[in-house]
Amino acid sequence: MYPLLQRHISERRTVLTTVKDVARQAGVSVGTVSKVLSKDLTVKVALRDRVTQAVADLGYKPNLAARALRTSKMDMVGLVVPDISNPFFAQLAKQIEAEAAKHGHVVMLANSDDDPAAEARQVQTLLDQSPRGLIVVGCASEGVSPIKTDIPVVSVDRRYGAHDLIATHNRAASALVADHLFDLGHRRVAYISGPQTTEVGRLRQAGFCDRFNVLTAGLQGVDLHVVEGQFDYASGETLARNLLGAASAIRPTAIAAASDQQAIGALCAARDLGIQVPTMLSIAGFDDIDLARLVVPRLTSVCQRLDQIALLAVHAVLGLNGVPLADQFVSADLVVRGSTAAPKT
Amino acid sequence: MYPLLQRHISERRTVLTTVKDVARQAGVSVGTVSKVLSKDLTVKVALRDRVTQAVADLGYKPNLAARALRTSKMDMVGLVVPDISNPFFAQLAKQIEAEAAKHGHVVMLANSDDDPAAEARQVQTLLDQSPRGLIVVGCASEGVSPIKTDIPVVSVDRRYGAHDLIATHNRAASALVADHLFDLGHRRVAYISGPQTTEVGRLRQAGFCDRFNVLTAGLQGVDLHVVEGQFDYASGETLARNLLGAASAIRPTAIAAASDQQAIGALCAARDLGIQVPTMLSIAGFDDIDLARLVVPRLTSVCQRLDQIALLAVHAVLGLNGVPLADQFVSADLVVRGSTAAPKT
DNA sequence: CTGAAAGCGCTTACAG
DNA sequence: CTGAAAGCGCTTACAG
Repeated sequence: MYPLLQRHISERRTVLTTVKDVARQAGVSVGTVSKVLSKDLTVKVALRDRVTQAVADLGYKPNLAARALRTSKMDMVGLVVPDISNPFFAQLAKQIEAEAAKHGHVVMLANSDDDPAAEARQVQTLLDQSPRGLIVVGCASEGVSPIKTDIPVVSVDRRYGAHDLIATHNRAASALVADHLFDLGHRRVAYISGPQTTEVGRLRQAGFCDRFNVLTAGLQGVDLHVVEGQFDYASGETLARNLLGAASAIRPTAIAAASDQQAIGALCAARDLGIQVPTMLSIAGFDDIDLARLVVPRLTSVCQRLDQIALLAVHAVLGLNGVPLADQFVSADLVVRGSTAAPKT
Repeated sequence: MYPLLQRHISERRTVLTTVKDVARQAGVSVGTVSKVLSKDLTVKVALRDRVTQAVADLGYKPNLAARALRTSKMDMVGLVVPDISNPFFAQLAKQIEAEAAKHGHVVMLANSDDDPAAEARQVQTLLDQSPRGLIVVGCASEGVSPIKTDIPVVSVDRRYGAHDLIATHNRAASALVADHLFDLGHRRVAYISGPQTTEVGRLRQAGFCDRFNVLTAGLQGVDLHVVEGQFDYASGETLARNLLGAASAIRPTAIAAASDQQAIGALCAARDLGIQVPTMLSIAGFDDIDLARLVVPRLTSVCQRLDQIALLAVHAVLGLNGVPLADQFVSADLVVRGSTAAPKT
């Protein structure tokens, strides 16, 4: 009666195997096939085997869209980052993809370009696909965009809206640097901070300064000088140049920076000024980017456990292993390399 | 009769607006709503407006899974790369995501870890989601895995299986470097190649050498020395160290490398050996990675048009603007910076 | 333990 | 130009 429609269907048939085909082949009902596929143990072994066999014989692949239509969920996780070409976010994305894959989930990726409006758009676009969960690294400019959805949303590294955050324990991690420099004997120290408009910037500075102040309380000849910058290379270079311009009697014996980019900028400034690192000046960064291992001398830095963060984020949104949807902070490791040493007395 | 089912449905209703709701609100049939949504112009303006209004009033969002079930296609593009944490692939991914978004498509990302088996798995996983198209950057180890599907597949940068390739015209791009060094006056030149097991490695080497040979045909005092390496930093440093060990009378006045990593390795080797760049030695790289702008002196390199490549790849798989599913090669730009200069006579 | 059947929300060829 | 209805492939509560 509908010749065209018929033809249309039979064409698709040649390429698509459905649960109906499997049912016929196995001599059972489609419901049973579906149950076997969803590992329902009420199906008797004999039938289960026949179905499994039929699935293998026909090379059956479930139609994920149909399944999603019924369950209103796709086996996908959305990820929005400010900029995937930032190596840090790329590393994170890689770990998240790997972790999601372990649980049979695909990841959809979107960039917000650090623009709250674009971020809101991207979040919505990914939500529209009915993913199982959404992971977002918030914009630097903290645009409050209260997303309402029943899909679990978690932020990573930088908080997104009012959602729970999984990130490195920046305070504690930054304190490790203070410990290290203090232990080496540094007392005249400068800290190049990140923008105080960002949570990360504030936490890293507080972590370093609070610890340094505690350690040096009551000691002589102590100086902690803080200068605020951006997280980038240029900022580090400029600020370090200022810090190091002074006579060597007053200038710091060590510089801690809130990012590796800044630290590398400082490294270049020091070299330009003829100040040997680490003999005359120690420099420490934060993030342990690839470049940290390539510069000369290699940079002492703080290495975040991105695998841990990715694992927690994926588990949290998928509701796995009882990982709760809540703020969680992961400790980081100090990696000591050639750019820090005891000050020359 | 099915109280539980009823309740289930009404619960979902509160959160989900369907085309039925829109139809009721607008006083039309669901078919009409669907037609308006798909911009079918046969619907009269009056009705169309009513529907549009209802959609806005109700904040209606189509259920993408249902749509996909009917059309057997999701508005998604799959992307598999060897390693998203490689900045080059990250840049590419970013451009692809941006281009796909322009056409209302979301991108699913997967890593193959440069492992053909994992690659095959990831490709299959993404294909299972019924994307509109699939873009893959092949593994270095060229595993032949003939994927059969009616979903358009294209490879980018590195060929995947027998699929069409969209990439930089590596031969021509590499020839630009030969032109540049020749024009500066270099005649004793070394080329650090990439692995000759890779297509990219072969093409870049051929592009450079063929052009250099043509330019210097019949000239005196010409020497082109080729050494094969990996694309990485360590390889560049080691090979350059060998090349530069010779007395200055015989050693090359310029080194061209198949990658920026190699070139930067060479830069470090030269510095260690006390050979000034560019005064005593010119060095050129390939890829124009971020780092190329940060090293001292800044690196002359070849900048690929990733935006162009991304555009062609997305258009090709989506069948847009008549961009064909076929091999396509994009030209690149030479970026001259401080690491190259005329040789000291 | 298994099957029959309803229904997820949408699109589309057809009748009017 | 518009509506009624079939059907996409799957899951699931219920009957047997």
